[in-house]
Amino acid sequence: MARTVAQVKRRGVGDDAADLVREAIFDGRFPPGAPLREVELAQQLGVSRGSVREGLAVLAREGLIRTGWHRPTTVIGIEPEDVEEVYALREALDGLAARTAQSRIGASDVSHLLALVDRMAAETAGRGDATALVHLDIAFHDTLYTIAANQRLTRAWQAVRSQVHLFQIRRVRDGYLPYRDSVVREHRQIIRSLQGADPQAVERMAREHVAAARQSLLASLRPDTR
Amino acid sequence: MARTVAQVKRRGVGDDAADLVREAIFDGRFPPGAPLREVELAQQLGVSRGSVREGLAVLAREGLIRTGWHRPTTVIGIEPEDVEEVYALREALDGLAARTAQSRIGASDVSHLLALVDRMAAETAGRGDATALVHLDIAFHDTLYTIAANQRLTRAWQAVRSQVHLFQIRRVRDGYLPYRDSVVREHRQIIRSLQGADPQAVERMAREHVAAARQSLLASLRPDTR
DNA sequence: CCATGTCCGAATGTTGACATTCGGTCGTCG
DNA sequence: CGACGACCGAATGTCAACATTCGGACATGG
Repeated sequence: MARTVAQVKRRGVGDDAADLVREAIFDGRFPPGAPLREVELAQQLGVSRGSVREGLAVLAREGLIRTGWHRPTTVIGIEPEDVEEVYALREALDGLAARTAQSRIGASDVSHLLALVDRMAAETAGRGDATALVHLDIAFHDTLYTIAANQRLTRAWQAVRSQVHLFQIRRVRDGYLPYRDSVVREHRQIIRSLQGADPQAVERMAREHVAAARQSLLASLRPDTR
Repeated sequence: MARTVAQVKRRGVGDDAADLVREAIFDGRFPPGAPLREVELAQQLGVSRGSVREGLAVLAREGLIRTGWHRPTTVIGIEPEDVEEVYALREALDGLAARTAQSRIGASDVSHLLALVDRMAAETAGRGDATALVHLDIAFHDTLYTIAANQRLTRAWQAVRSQVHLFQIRRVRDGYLPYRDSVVREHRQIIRSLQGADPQAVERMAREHVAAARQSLLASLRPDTR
């Protein structure tokens, strides 16, 4: 399972712009529904409108923004239906990823996953930054998809990944205590199933993990009747 | 289940370019691995390079072409691993779509699906154009996703839809007799399950349909050792 | 007072020119 | 003779200007 040394990935200016805008959306500087005007972003980021367009196309692929014909692109909202859609799809995706990963997983992969969970445990114990915990959570599932090694599946995951990230941040913002307690335990269970030989067991475990996250997120969204 | 009257969809020049190039790929005018040069396409289609870029971005989203940094975009190939990847993902996607559609399906939806299958039967009986049969097959599954009404799920399907289309055309080209026999029967079975009330049954039926297609496609690809 | 039609500002869609990078070829040196 | 390195053509990445379209404000007529 030898990997290439470093493999610097050559990127365009558009990708940099996408990273900056994505970060701004996660930070709440572009709240849901906010318009992302091309000329405005172009002069703020110091690049041309063409590159901004390219970057917005990336974010559109990730489902973070919505765009239309001669209409300003806007940040997506977080309605209960959106959560239902994303997590229903994620359940199917994560289930397949876990099942596929089980048949390809190696010892180094296991230690990598365990290291991530250990860092999660450290974060929850030390009352560290909540967003760090979310990053680790996402990184765990990224690794799962990498192990599964299905390019199409990985792309499908990337198409909802940023939305999941956004949802989790929102969930963490207003009361994330239950998340904190269960996240380490559930991920450890997934690793254990991954090391077993029962495909149905891993898939069920992965799906239940997603289902639990959905439930928790919907619950934290419900009292929000402002 | 009232729909809007017509809803003309405003599109850009880039989308038109994407349609033209996609058609050309399906027709075999751009064989697997062929380079799609932007300047060349631009003057052939009579539009600017920017619009061609936009169109190629659409096809890249559909997974029909591969692109890289300062590297010509090329048509994807049809290797056995590609088939495995696409159909493994499609199994998960179609399973979810069928299960979701079951809980939302209406009488008009059923008649629409039945009409499509009837047209399939007419094509198979009359020894009509094989590509027409593929179009109907794709249209059937499009309808399923429309009924499921999960936008994220639909987008995930669209990300593999064109690849499935390409595979099916290839399969149809070199001997498609088994496909012809089973396609009508399997789709009718799916409709019947859709009208039932057992979610696991529909999902299993949809998954088996995809698995059968994968098997058949791989078989028709194997003797191809040229 | 409400409905309708027209006009206008602002944003996106489109275009062609310029800058950057890639792959290969040619030449040179060990 | 083989390997290394610089050059060069061609293709993509980036940019700023022009054309088109949208939504609303305003005026007008019923």
